[in-house]
Amino acid sequence: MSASTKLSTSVKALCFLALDSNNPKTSTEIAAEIGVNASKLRKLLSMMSKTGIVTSSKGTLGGFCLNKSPEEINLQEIYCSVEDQKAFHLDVQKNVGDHLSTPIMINNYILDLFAEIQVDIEDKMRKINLQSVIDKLKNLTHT
Amino acid sequence: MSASTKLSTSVKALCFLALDSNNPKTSTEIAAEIGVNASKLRKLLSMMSKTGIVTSSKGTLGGFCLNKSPEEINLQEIYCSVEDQKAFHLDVQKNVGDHLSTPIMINNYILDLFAEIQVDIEDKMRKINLQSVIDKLKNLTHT
DNA sequence: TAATTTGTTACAGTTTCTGTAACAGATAAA
DNA sequence: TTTATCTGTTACAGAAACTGTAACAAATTA
Repeated sequence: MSASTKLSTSVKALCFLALDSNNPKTSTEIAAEIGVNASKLRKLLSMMSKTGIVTSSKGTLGGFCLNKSPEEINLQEIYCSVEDQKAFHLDVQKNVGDHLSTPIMINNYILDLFAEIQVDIEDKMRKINLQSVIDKLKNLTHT
Repeated sequence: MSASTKLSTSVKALCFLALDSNNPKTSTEIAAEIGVNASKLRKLLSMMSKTGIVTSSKGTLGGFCLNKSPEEINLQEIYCSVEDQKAFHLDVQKNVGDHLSTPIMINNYILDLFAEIQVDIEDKMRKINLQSVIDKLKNLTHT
């Protein structure tokens, strides 16, 4: 599952949870609503429960609930919860050899550049919270 | 080969070409210098010849040359030459069904967001030209 | 003609991804 | 206590993608 699909699926699930924050929703319910496999969805949700975005409870009447208000959940924390890799992959092939050799310095240069870009991306995502996504969707529906 | 490795490898090759812009360098020479497979490198260089970053000539005394001054080559055009996929992959899984259903609207929202991020990344890379990379490397070597 | 070099294709081996099933552990209702 | 339910995690086979290398046609020059 690609990073963007994970984020998209997670946002869908959280939007669904935001509709009714009192009663836990099971992975089966949510999965049916957004059209994904329940087992996969549980994996995403369990990651988000570890980072405090949702709570989970087992057994009868168990399921998942939002653990914060939608205003307090931003896309960056969703993204980082479900994606261990960085948004802009820093997997430049390492060269072996002299630390001051040109190829290695270029590697480091590119690594630094990508790290900077990574910071920019995360800043951008941090500014968007779940409530603003929900609001935007409401506007689209009513027009 | 990952996107970042492609960029890194391409920059290494171009830096090597910038050292002596008069005489064509063969893929074998460049590959030996930067430590990659010649066939793979030819693929990257042929992509960059299609977008006008380098020129290529076949036969004896053939090889690759820069087609512009290092000031005129920026990282964005290198990146886009060698990477057909976008930096921030836009592969959100499409749902089938109603265009105004919530899951599809969220997909579109995420797609828009990632497209915006893509623009930011490209802007950032566009501001960095090959000469500034070379200059930075010189400074590192002399300190 | 012979040698060289790019540009592209092919291919086998490996790794990663995908979707699903399965099940232990936890929990609550009966 | 027993039963049903639900999460969290593992397993696994099939598919897909990636990797490194070799090979070769086409172009070019000596």
